[in-house]
Amino acid sequence: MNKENISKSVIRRLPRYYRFLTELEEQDIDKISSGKLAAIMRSTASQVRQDLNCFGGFGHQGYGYSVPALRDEIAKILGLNKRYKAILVGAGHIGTAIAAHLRFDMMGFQLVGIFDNNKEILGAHINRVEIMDSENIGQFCRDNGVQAAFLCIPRSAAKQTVKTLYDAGVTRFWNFTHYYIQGDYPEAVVENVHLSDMLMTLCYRINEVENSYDENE
Amino acid sequence: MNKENISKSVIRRLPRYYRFLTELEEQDIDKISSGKLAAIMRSTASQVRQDLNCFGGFGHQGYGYSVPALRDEIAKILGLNKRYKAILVGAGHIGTAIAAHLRFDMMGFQLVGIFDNNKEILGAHINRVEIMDSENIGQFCRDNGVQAAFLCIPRSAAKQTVKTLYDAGVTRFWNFTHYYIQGDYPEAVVENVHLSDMLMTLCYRINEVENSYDENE
DNA sequence: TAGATTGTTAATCGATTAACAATC
DNA sequence: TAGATTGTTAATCGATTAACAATC
Repeated sequence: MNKENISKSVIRRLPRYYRFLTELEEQDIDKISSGKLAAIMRSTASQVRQDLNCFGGFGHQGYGYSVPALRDEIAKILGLNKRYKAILVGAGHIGTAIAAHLRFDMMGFQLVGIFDNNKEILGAHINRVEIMDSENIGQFCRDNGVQAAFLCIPRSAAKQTVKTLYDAGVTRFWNFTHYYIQGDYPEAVVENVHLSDMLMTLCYRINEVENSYDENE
Repeated sequence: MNKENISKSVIRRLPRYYRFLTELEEQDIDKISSGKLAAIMRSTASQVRQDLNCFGGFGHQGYGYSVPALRDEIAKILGLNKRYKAILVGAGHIGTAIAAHLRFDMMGFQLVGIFDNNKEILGAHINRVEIMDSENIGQFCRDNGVQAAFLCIPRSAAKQTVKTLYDAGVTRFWNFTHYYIQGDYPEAVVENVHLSDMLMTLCYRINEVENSYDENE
């Protein structure tokens, strides 16, 4: 179904399409033109049509796109109908936040376990998912066919944890640490989230506008 | 100091340069060539030189770049030496995680307050910063000259909160909600973090490799 | 049918990579 | 000095935008 060589830029826009199409559907809007969708996406009609045509001709000439049909198509393209088994490692603040807030089942995953090495919280649950002892993480992943891990641990623990997981067949990672997984495991599928990088980018942009005020005065 | 028209791509790489240069400095490495830095950055020597030359000639021909000097320059370019006054709104899981983990003072910010409307946690502290009543948020920002806000609240509360903040002079946002701030405030400086979009992107990529296995079998 | 809007090709724009003279 | 490596210009590559024939 998915064509090859879809550019990274297109892929990064897909969740946004999905998000806005979901909102449109909730508003009972059942058709939309590339132009109107572009306005919502803060994009251009051309780009919308180019993006969607990477995956197939979902539109109807002279009419536009069916909102529910297009939303379904994008869900399929993203793989949101899948249930990849995932665990979350590290039930600190970030891990707890992630486990508590995200609707994994709406995003292609099933969270089957949470792991931490703080004995005091073992056995507790977050959204019905049990917090288990990190000691048993490899065995658990093998026994349950876990495919993905969300890493919410300190960087210092990352290398060893990923080794254990990779050996147990877990090869897809959502990585909140600064450990460079692909360096050691080129075959791994990794999505990095570097919050501190993003905050520094904000700082740059604030700085930039502050400086431009100075220049104009 | 900062030149104009630096591309978004370059800016997004700056925190990475800063991060790796910090590590190099910790290892007491005091000079590096564009080629070696590129290897660490998983980039190319050309790109490293192009990127750095957006801001000035920091290198020495025949020698390379001084690690501490370059790190300092990038810190200045990013504005990490600034102390923009910021508040965090929403002391739920994500807000608490952000407040507890990030070294704001290393990233150009000073966290001067945390706000929540859960009366039970008012007066508590996270990293010495007090949790205060959201009721008083506008007054606090005006009194303290707050410039930036980190929004860790539900989307439903975002529009009203941003209005209150903007009226109180807070115009820079780190936005964890899906509320589109720039739609209502085009002048605002906004850095969005859409965790669910990132997770969907991971799902797409997992899907992609799974499908490619199928094709090859 | 006429108007609207797609799918798709061509043109433009921007970012990355390559090349090389300048110079430490 | 010779070797190394930058700064910078030119070439390539990829992504976005524009244009328009196809068609509902």
